[in-house]
Amino acid sequence: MLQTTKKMIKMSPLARQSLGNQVADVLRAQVLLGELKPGDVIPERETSAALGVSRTPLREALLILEAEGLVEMLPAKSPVVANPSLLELTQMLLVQASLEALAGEIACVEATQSEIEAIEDIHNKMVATAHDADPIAFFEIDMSFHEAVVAASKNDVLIKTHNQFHVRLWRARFLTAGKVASRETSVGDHASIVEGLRRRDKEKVSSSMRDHLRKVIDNVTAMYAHQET
Amino acid sequence: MLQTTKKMIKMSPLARQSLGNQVADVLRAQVLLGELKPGDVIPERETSAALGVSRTPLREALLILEAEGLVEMLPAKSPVVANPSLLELTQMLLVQASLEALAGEIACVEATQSEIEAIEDIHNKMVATAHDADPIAFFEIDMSFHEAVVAASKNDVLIKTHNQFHVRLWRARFLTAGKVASRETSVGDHASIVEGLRRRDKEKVSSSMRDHLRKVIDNVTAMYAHQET
DNA sequence: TATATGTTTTTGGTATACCATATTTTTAAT
DNA sequence: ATTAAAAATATGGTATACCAAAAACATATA
Repeated sequence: MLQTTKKMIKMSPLARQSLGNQVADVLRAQVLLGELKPGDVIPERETSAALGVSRTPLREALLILEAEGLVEMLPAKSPVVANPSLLELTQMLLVQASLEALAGEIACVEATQSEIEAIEDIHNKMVATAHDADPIAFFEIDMSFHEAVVAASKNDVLIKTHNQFHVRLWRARFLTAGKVASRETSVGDHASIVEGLRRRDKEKVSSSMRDHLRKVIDNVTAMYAHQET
Repeated sequence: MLQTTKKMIKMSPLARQSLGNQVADVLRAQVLLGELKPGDVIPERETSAALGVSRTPLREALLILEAEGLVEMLPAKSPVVANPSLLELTQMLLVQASLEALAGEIACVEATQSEIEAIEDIHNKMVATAHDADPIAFFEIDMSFHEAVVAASKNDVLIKTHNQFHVRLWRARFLTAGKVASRETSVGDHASIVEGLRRRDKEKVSSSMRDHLRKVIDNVTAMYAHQET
């Protein structure tokens, strides 16, 4: 339940956000956590009842998630959690690679020294976790590394655009990152990105980023070929 | 009025789309045509009444346009047509430059010969129109050139993402493209892009694209500095 | 006259009732 | 028993009624 009482909790004016946005946050989290899997349907009445809201804000949330590419709404069909094809995943990763390469280049100019150090810290944490068992922890550190680099560009438009693909790619990347074998390669790739940032070498960072994402594409492709969906 | 009669016109199942989407199309067109200018408010009741629909589909349209970045919705405020700052425009153009550079690179590999010829045709039409009076016609040809290059990449994700920035940047680019002086430079830039595509030279196309967009950024910056908003 | 306060109005946010259509189930006929 | 038609049902799409909060306005007071 999001709101069982009529009276809302007193919030500061800036923090106030519509129920629709709150519902969107809940559903988005469920998709990322795998509680809602690709292909799952989201019937309006049932879902809104389960969340304790009416259909109106639920529909608002669905529209938001549709715009983000996480949900597909077809006429006269229940909304469905997006289930991107390998082709679509590849296309997204190509775009994402360009965005991260751009972010890396800008970061070489715009990032403060402490921001670069923070990125190094994340990288070091990732190195330390590389031989641990927990795949989720490793994956989240991996993702936060990419987020940190993009954030260092300080380009809000770029950050937001990147984040949208980030979310849409989350599940596929999580599934492929599970392969322990790929951890070593990822760590190596990140190391060269970090080195490029430290030297503020735009070309190195840019190409390292692209190379890294190219490997991710290969991993995703391999997984799809293997499970033959 | 979108729908004055209860009964809808019989449509093929695939063509059917919700009223909300139709309204979004109408409002989007109004923004592009300048009938709705940045900063204009879009009160829900008034606007829905004017369009002959209820508030529900109008809100749906507003949510779509908000996701596209064309409209801003703040709590307890009437929705407002987005009025991007110079900083935001610059950030968008930087991202757009990367997207178009990527599209150009892919197009060098993926575009058919006839697609490249079609791009050449657009370019030739632009050359022919360069000394005409009508700024709108020239601008639309200019934009269709960029669209054609991106379309030639055949990467749907890229095409869609590019299109969103395309729409958000439309007005600013239109205003700056008005300067007749910049036509010559634009035509020259396009010429080198076309040449790169013909030779299927990824590096040339990519760098030409970036250079071209960099000039656009300069033009936009100059205009903002001039009118001192 | 200026300011503070209380009231009215306007606005977006939410819930709900209704509608049209697509789907499923039932029933009847061959 | 199979199939076709018809009725029932479930689903998303739309309109509307209602609510709370914010803004605008008016009024009274210093």
